Amino acid sequence: MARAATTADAFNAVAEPRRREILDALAQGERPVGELVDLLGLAQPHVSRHLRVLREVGAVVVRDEGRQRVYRLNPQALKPIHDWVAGYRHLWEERFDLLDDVLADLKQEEH
Amino acid sequence: MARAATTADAFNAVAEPRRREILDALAQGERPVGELVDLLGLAQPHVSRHLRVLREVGAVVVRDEGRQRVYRLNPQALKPIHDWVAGYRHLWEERFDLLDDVLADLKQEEH
DNA sequence: CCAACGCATATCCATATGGGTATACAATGC
DNA sequence: GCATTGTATACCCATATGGATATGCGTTGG
Repeated sequence: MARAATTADAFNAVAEPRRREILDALAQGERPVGELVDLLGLAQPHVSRHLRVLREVGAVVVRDEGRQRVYRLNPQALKPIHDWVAGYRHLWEERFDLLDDVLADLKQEEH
Repeated sequence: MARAATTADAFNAVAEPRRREILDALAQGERPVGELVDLLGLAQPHVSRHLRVLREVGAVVVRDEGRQRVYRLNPQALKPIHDWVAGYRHLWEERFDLLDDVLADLKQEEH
């Protein structure tokens, strides 16, 4: 079996830096494909492909506007990622907690 | 150019579900390879490869203990992911903020 | 010193990625 | 109706993935 498809889930879709850039751009507001092409400096077919992946994992939604296709962010699709990493947050912040403890102890000893 | 290497960064490394399982297991405490093999029900070489990827992105560190190799989680490596998704959090929670606003307005009108 | 154990690495395979380029298609303007 | 604009899709290619299996190698035990 090869690597999981990029469309398998948000984790895989978002592993590609360009797709994160697209999402970052859409976080500011919806945009037609052409604008994203200019913003990212990528070939139009390439941007369309990335958008397809993002659509398939539900990270964006499209709307037809004349001959343009306006893409909008659907942030909820990123929640699973947030929920997963958030579980680790206290672990990398632990060292600060420890530092706090040490400082508290030192303060205690002063008295 | 093919897809970015899984070892390119934490985003790519963590896109693989099995590797997330490994991290989840290590979040409970350090473990030798054999234990992870049992926990995940994967072939040993496969687990070793996943651990290699996780090592290369700095998500885990190894320690030699006799003929065992004990792996430990290095949560800081996940921080970039957290930092990125955290920026979107307010967007999927916006609807609750809006609800809050509505409720506040209703309360106002009561008076 | 040799056997067994614990892991890492090498190899083979099927798959699909992302890039590039060409092309198809729908909507608008003349 | 036809040309143009805005996007999507179809191909071709190089690459490296994850699974499976075999094997290398250091450590411990008898």
